[in-house]
This record gives sequence, C-alpha cells and structure tokens, in this order.
Amino acid sequence: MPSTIRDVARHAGVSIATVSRVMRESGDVRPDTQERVRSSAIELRYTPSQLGRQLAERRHAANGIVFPDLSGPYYAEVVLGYEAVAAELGRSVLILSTHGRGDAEAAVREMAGRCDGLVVLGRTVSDAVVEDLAHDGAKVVLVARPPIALAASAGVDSVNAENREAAAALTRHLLEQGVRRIAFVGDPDVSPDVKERWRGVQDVVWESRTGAFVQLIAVDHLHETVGATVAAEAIGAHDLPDAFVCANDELALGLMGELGRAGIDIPGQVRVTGWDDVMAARYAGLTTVRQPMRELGGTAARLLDELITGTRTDPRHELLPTELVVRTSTVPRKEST
Amino acid sequence: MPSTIRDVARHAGVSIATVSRVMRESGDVRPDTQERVRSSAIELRYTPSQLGRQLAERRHAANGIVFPDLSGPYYAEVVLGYEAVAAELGRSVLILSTHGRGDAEAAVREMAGRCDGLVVLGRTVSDAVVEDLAHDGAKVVLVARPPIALAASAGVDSVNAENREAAAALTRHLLEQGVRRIAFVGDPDVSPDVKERWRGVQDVVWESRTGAFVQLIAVDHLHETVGATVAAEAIGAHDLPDAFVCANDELALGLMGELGRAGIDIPGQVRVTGWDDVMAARYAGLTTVRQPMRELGGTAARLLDELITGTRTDPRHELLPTELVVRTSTVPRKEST
DNA sequence: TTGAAAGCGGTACCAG
DNA sequence: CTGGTACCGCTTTCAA
Repeated sequence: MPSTIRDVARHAGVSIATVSRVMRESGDVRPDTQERVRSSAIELRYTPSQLGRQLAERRHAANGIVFPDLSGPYYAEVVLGYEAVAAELGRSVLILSTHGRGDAEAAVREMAGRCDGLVVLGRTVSDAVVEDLAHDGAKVVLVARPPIALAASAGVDSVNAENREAAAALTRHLLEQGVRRIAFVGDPDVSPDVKERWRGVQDVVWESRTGAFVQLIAVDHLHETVGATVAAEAIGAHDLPDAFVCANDELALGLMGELGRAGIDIPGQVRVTGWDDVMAARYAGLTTVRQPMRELGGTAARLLDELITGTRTDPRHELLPTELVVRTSTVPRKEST
Repeated sequence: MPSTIRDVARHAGVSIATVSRVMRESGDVRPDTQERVRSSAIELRYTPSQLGRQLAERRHAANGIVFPDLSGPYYAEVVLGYEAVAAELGRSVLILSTHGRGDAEAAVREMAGRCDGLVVLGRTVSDAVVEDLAHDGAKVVLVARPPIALAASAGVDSVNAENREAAAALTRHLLEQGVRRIAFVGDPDVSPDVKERWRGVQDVVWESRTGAFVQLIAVDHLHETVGATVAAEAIGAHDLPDAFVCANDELALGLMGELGRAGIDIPGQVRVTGWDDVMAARYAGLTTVRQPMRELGGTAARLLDELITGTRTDPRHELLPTELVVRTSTVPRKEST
C-alpha cells in the first residue's frame, strides 16, 4: 500500500540507489537531482520502510526493557527515565512485563530478537537466561539486580541503588529512637534489593551491642493488603515489635492503615518504615528511603547505548545513592514535610 | 554473528524452504527430516531473525502506544493494561513518551513505521497528525481523547472514561453538602478530559437552581506545586470558595497540603475533590473519581487488534464507566476507607 | 554523480 | 514431501 523506494525512483527517473542516498543524506547527489527525488518522495508520500532499512543495516535502532510489572510508581519511574534517555539517543523502546506469566523466558528471547540490547529489571528472568542472551551477542544491562559474576558474561552491565548502607542508616535511626525489637517485613528471597536491605538491617543490629534484635516476617508478596494482614496478625497475637521495617512503601502503608484502625499509635506504640518514597508516603507521614528511580532508568539507557555502539566493552557496575527520609511514622511530630 | 536459515539448511542437508517449514510448523515435512532440521537448529543456536521474517510477512507483530509522560499512576496504569492484553494477543509493545519534546510528531511517525498500529493517549499529537497516519494506513486507537469526526478518518477507534456524568455526580454531591460557591481548578483547554469534567460541573450548577455558581481557575499544569500555589493565593486573598474541584488528584493533594499548613479545616471551611483516585488519595482522605485505567489500556489493545487483523472495519467508540469515591475531604468523618 | 547488482534473512509459490 | 527461486524494501559496494 505505501509507496516503496522503487516507486520514487521510477517517478523521479533515477535509480533506487540515488533515492536511498537522498533519503539518508549520504553520498554526493547533485542538488537538482536531490530536489527531484525529494519532491517525488513527498508527492508519493514516501516513508522509508523501517523493516527494509533495519534488515539491510542489520540493526534495530531499538532497545527493550523487561520488568515485573508496572503497578506502583517504582518501575513506572524507572521505565520513564529509561525511555527519556533512549529517545534522546535516537532509539525506540520496547517494553515487556513478565507479570505473573510463566512464559517469561520465551517472551524475553522474543524481545531480544527485536532489539539491539535490553535492560532487565529485578526478578524477571534467571541469570542463566541473561547469560544465554549475552552469549548470543545481546547487549544487556541489569537494573535492581546484582551483577552477574560469571566470566562468560563479560559485557553485562548493571545499575543499582544503594540498599545496604541505606538500610543500615535507617536502622541506626530507629535504634536512636529507642527501638530494640525490629520486625523486618518482606522476603529477602523475593528480590535482590530486599535481600540487601535485610542485610543492612542485620549489620547494624548485630554490631550495635544495644541488645536490639530483629525478626523476619517473610511475606512473599509486597502489597498493601499483605501489609494489613501482617499488622492484623501481630495485633491479634498481642505481639507488636518496636518497629516494622517494611520492604517497600505499599506494604508499610497497608500496615499503617491496619494499625491505625486498631487504634494503635504510630510512632508512640510502634514505628513503621517503608522504602521507595512513593507519593502516598508523604501524605501518610511514612519514614522511608528515597531511590533515584528515574536515574536508574536513565543510567541504564546510557550504559546500554555504550555497549551497543561499542564505545566501551569492559563491564561496568553503577551504584546510585539513596536518601533516608524521616517522617512522623518514626519520630513524633514537630515539623514535617 | 548469529546463524541464519541458510546455515541450518546446509548443516541439515536440506533447502532453506524446508527449514522455514519446520521452524514455523507449516506445510508437511517428513518426521525424520524435521528431526534433522531441529537438531541442526539447536546445535547452531539458530533463532529465526525477526527482521527477515517481518519483512517477508510484511507485518511487525508489534504495536505502539504514545503518551504524554509516565509520572503519576494514570498513564502508567493505562500502559500496563495495554501491555498485558497486547502480550496476550502475541504482540510486542513499543512506547513513546512525548513529554515536553517538540519533535513529538516526527517521533510518532517514526514509531508508526515500526508497528502495525498504535494507541494515542491524550494530548500528544494533533488530530491532523492522527488523521494523516490513519490516511497512510496506520491503525489507530485514541484513548482519553475524543473521537475524530472527520469522514476521512474512518478506522480510528477511541476509548474514553466517562467524565461529564461523573463530574455531574460529584457536583451534586457537593451541592447536597451545602456547597454553593465552587472553584474549578484546571485548564479545560489542556486536555479533553478536563474539558468534559468542567462541563459536567457546569451542567449541574446551572440546572440546580440553588443559587450555586462556579468559577474557573485555569491552571495549565496539573502538579502538586501548582495546587499549593492556587491554595496559597486563595488564602492570601481571603477568598476561599466552598469547594475546590480539581482536575486531578495531584493538584488536589498539593492544594490540601497548603490548606492544611494554613490551618484551614477540610471539609469544615472548604471542601476539596480530585480525580483519578491515586493511592495517595486514599491516605489523604480525598474525595475523587476513580477511572478504570487498566481497562482503558486493555480495551484499546483489543480494539487495535481488531483493526489490525481486519476482524472489524467500522470505527468504534467505547465509553468506560467511572465511580465517585467519597472521602473525608468533602464529608466530615464518620466511617471511611 | 549515478546506476547495476549483490546482499540482509526470511516466506511462499511452483515444480518435480 | 522437498528444492529452486522470486520476492519483501532498503543499503552499499563497484563500475561506468
């Protein structure tokens, strides 16, 4: 239906080679010929087929990003940051949410075949798959997921937000508030990030010599409802810790809601912390750790571009700083934002 | 670098036609030949090139989605709903955020050349561009944007959330609370959705015969900070209406924050409403209107698929229901979620 | 400066 | 059931 390079060539009375040269502004073409081709192209509403072009150039000028899902601001922001930079670098962006689906691996491979490189976020596919892709020549950048160590995986970059030290800072903050018994809510095995946070908490608790201790409430899903359930159980068992350290804000917010309904005072009777600093955290007065989500995506896009263009070949691993945000869920109100 | 269909053909001692047949499970191939080809393919780590395939089939098996940006849950959810259904239908998803960029039109055209059809969200590109794309054979579905009327634009579907009636319901709710002076915050010209909401409010105010009236505070951007500014100005001018009806939740939340800091009681002295029902709205007790964001995206994906596969040719326009969510920003607390 | 032609990696028709 | 081959639409030598 749309016109092809041959249509234009015929119309302008030149060869397809010349049309190609004009369209991509490569090679020398006499101005008047150029003009003729241009007007023919316009008249015929000609747009070079991306497919033909890509096949000939053996490149997609597109890259992908794989994430677990897009609910909650976290991944959305990362994707946004990624898209912004990728667009700036002149590349299209393909997205793929593995969500619950079991066919994640196949889907990711499919996607890999459609782009020059991709970013893999968190727990979406196994390291084995990533290595395999890299082995097949795909350029890969890992985000919110520890670097792959294997020698074979040279050329796989990674970008992460600092977790362990931030968790430590958060924990120190709690200990300063007199907290001794901490309950960590979240499953360290569900995501590498959570594992790091869990470690950071343990680090401080152990070395603090304050008699503080931490228990693990390993909930596999990180939703509001799960948080509410955890709170309800703790309340029912008359077993409130001094502080709930939650793996993310949603969890913490759900938990706070339930505690509030039960008439339990925060931070008087129990303190609560989250992670991510989503918008709702501010309105709920939730102490949390802010991550540079946008930058995570943007940095990944840059690294990926370097890998694709071959500007750099040695793997690189970035660690972006995070920030503790203290609010009224851990410190009695005085002034807060 | 990766092996091609010819490599496999040679290795298996067959023709490329046979390899193609085996790979796509079309045509009849003797089992043992099939087996031979399969093992060759595996041995050579052969994956059919998407590009070659797409070019030959003259289809991308991908569709795009264009949105203003991804901050805030609204577009993120729509995109998520879209991706989920598209994946289910076996199509890859390309995203494009026009954000502030001025080259939106070029970017969208680029994208159109990479997929079989696309969804255009809200205020991203002009109707003229959309019509042009459609004219060039692109399949288009509009979301959060009124249908295009022009005859030439046959084949452009649309999906929208109900705005006017919901705004009317919201307004009636306010009038029942004794509200007479309403300030509508948001620019009806900034988005078609906002315009509809503005109309819905006017509808009720005019026909109510209660002496109620509404003034328009046309802010062009819909951020928290803008909301805070509007509130600050109203406070400074000692000019508080009975209710602020905001074009979205962010705006309303920013406004509430400022009012709260000024010691003004909500809903005692002034009522506030938002739109979208973002997570923070619940924690802030904000009365708002919930939109089926996920469904907007999902429905768009389905319509688009019908257009692409040619299952349907006549244009279709869906209107999805919305729901008024009353919270404490308009009704003094008793019980709330 | 321009054109002819050889790919890029598949699909699918037509013989055999 | 299988092979030969003509495309799909564009890029890029190589000559003229």
